[in-house]
Amino acid sequence: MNYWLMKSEPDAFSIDDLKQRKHQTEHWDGVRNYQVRNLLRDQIKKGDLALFYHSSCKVPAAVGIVTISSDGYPDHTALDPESKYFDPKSTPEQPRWYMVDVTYLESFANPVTLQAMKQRPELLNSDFALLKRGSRLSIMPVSKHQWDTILSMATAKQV
DNA sequence: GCCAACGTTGGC
DNA sequence: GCCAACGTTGGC
Repeated sequence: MNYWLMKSEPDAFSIDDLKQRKHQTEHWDGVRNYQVRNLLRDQIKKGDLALFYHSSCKVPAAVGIVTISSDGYPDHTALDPESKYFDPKSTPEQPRWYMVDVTYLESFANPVTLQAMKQRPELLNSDFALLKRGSRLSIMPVSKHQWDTILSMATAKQV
């Protein structure tokens, strides 16, 4: 079982949007980056957990947890000419893009801001992809230790 | 809105 | 296969 971090722009899809669809699976589709595609296809598995992270917003932060509720499977939006994610180079026989399903698990009482993470040496010095310069992947791995650290920050009393 | 750090595209 | 031009991401 592995841990991940998934970015979403809250203006487009926030943790509250997800929360309202509690117990329903959401398709995490539209990924059009090969590195992330490989994660979706090969490494992210049903039962894994992921931090839900708000990016491109006023206070970038990990705001909750989602459960990965399916293994990776072909992203059908790539085959749909009506979709904004349509990719003519993807075919049913040779799907180019993959997706997973996620379900809402919880929202953090105290969102863990990017700024707060940067102040934690055990995150800063642990090869955490989110804190690496120029890291723009929309999904990235989180180690068990990084995961535990972030969760402890999410539940700790704010100072 | 700016801009650094990428990834992608396409001419050669 | 190289690389310049262009597009995108995302923090600030």
